[in-house]
Order: sequence, then structure tokens, then C-alpha cells
Amino acid sequence: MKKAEATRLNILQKSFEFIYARGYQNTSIDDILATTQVTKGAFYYHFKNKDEMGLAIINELMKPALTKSFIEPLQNIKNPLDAIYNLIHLLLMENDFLKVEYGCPAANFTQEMTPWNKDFSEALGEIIQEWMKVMTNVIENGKKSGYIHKDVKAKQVAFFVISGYWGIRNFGKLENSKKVYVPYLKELKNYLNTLK
Amino acid sequence: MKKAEATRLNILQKSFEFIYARGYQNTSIDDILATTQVTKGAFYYHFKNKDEMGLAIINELMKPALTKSFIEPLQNIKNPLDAIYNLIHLLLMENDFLKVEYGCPAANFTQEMTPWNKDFSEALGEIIQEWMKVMTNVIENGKKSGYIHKDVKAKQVAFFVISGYWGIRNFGKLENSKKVYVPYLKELKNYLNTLK
DNA sequence: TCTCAATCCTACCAGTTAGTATGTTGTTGT
DNA sequence: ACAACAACATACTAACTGGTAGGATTGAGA
Repeated sequence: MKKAEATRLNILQKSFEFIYARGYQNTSIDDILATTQVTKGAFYYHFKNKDEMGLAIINELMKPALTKSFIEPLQNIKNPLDAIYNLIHLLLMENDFLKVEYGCPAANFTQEMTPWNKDFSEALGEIIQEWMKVMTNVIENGKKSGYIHKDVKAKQVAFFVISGYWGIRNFGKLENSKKVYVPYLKELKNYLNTLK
Repeated sequence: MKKAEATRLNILQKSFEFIYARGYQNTSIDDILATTQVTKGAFYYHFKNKDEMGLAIINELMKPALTKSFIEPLQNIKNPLDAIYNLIHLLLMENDFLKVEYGCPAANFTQEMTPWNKDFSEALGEIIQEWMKVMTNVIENGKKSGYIHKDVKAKQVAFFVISGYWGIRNFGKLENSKKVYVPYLKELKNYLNTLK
């Protein structure tokens, strides 16, 4: 059971990197086989077809990664506005798993596969809903603890922040430079300060 | 000269719709030929290859469309904050050329082709830079006319607003519903009001 | 009306795609 | 030690991909 699991995981990880860099449709199974040194028979032993592998990437790799990088930094914090800013700063400027030239994996997947693959959309939707939920909670708690003004609508803010994050990721991709992140982050800080 | 031009334009328009809905890589030349009723010979008479057609779509269709729908509404206006809000509202809620389920054509193209096709990136970059420039000017003028606080950094705001627009387009695509646009627009209005 | 280039058409090709059929090898429990 | 199944390997296919070769048709100017 051990080695087979390793083979499967290897396929998922290498495939993710390929897809993150080049897109799902533009990553062929032969590409994956070449980098993993896995044969076609082995691939189709582990996955019924390409889409099942794509779904496994979302559920088994991206979902845990989101929890670790996008959600944990929002937990056990004092000042929610600082926490949100620090999280976005961390994701944009310091996380070296996410590459500026390739954008946001979840956003890429969404843009490429929605609305043509319902399973993908649903799996991605769950991931994003999770982030939304946690961020909304953080803001609500901030209202209770006085860090955030009571009139602030938590869900609206969460939508606004996450949209901005997705958009600036696309901007960075277009310009192929983290330079655009700087003015975005400054304005994000200004915006968050207005919520006090 | 007339009919040939019509053929070319027909190819561009139908191709744009296909690509907007399904992506560039996932739109085959045979797909285009089928819907346009144009033969392969005619296609390759008008375009050296698929990429040249893709570039023509950006430069000859998307660029003018951007000017008309994204830039003109920002010209000859009084209150710049209202103008920006109204523009985004128009684009998200009323423009029936842009479909919620397909997102933003420029963002889609960017995400799919960058960083693999330099020509595409440059052409798309020009389009976005144009929008950025106009929006920055609008904000600067608003500072002079007193509608916007003098401390506001125009370019930062433009980055912030455009990023949000791109992001919420992706959100709409994921949820396949304009519902998500509503909280986003409310918070956009709140944000813009803080710039007074 | 004739010419000739612009425009379009048909048949084809070599490469790539996801997926399958039919095996062989490795491992595990008894 | 051996049966039985998990795990992997090889060779293949049918459909599709972007692109080309070479010929047919059209229309505008002489």
C-alpha cells in the first residue's frame, strides 16, 4: 500500500505544478507521465480519467494547502484588520510556493474550468466558501472586540478583499512582476483602516 | 475588398464569442470554421496562423470595445467617485455583452495566455494600461476639483479598483450568479466614499 | 471581354490527444 | 510456497489538432 500511495501522490504533485504553470487543458497526460516517470497503465490504475485526477488535485492538494496558508493565519489572532493585511501581504510577497507569473491556482482553475465542468466548479466553490466563511467570522469577531466599527458588513468586506486579491494576482501575472503588489497593498491598508 | 473584409470580421467576431465562452486553447480552428461557414483556405488566407487571429481579436475587437465601454463612461463627468461606481455597476449589472458565467474577456485571456505568449501579454497589457491611465487621471482631476481628498494616491486607487473588478468577475463565474456582485458593489461604494 | 490577382475551396498530413486492451510483475496473506 | 490480487508496463487506437499544397472561382480594372 505504501509505494502505490507514493506513486499516486507523485502524480498529483507534479501534475499540480504543470497545471499551475500551464493550465489544465494545456497539460497533457503524456506531459505528466514524462515528468513523473510513471507509465500510462499506472496512471490509469490510479485515476479513472484526467478529470478525476484534476478533482483529486483540488480536493487532496489545494484544499489542505488553502487551510494551511489562507486560513490558519487568520486563527488565534488579536487585531483582525492587521491579520487580514498580514495574510494578504504574506501570500503576495513572501509565499514562495505561489509564483507571481502564474497567478492564483484556484483562480486559474476557476477561470479555465468554469462553467464547463460542474464538479470542478463545486470543489473550487467549497474551497473559496471556506475562506470566505473564516474571513467573515474574523471580521464579525473584530466588531465584537471593538477593533472594527459596528456598521461594517462582514460578508461585504470579505467579498471585497478576496476579489481584490484575485484581481491583483491576475495583474501580477500580466505584468510579470511583484511591483504591482506594492500599490495594491498600500491601498488595501488604507481601506482596512477605514473599517475601524 | 468589401466581402473579404466581411469574411475577416465574421471570423474575428465568432471566434471572440467562442474564445470568451470556452477559452483560447479550447477553441479549435475547426470549431471556428463550423460556425462561420468559412473554409480552412479562406481562414488561412486572412490569418497566418491561429495566434495572429488571436492577436487581431485583442487589437481589433477588444481594444475598441474597451474604449467604448470602459473608458468613455469616465469622460466628461463631474463627480469622479460616482463615475467610477457607475461604470463598475454598468459593467457588472447592465452590460449584456459581458456574461457573468464567462467572466471578463481580458482577464480570461490574461490568465490563459500569460506568460506563455509574449505578444498576447503585451497587447493585453496595453489595453489595461489604457484603462489604468484614464482612471488615474479621473481621480487626479477629482482631487483638483475637490471631489476627492488630496492625500489619496490616484494610481493606488486605480490598481485597487481594477483588481477588485477582475476578482469579482471571477467570483461571479464561480458562483454563476450576479448575486455576488451586489455585496461587492455595496462595499465598493463604501470604499469610494472614504476617498472624499 | 480578357486578365490576373485577390479570395476562397478541397483534400490532405504529421503530430498530439485522452483513453483502452492486454499483458507482466510485485506483494501479501495463508 | 503459492494463489490472488494490487500495481505497473507496453502497444495500440480513433479522434482531433494546427497547418499546407495546389487548384478553382470571383471581381475589378484595362
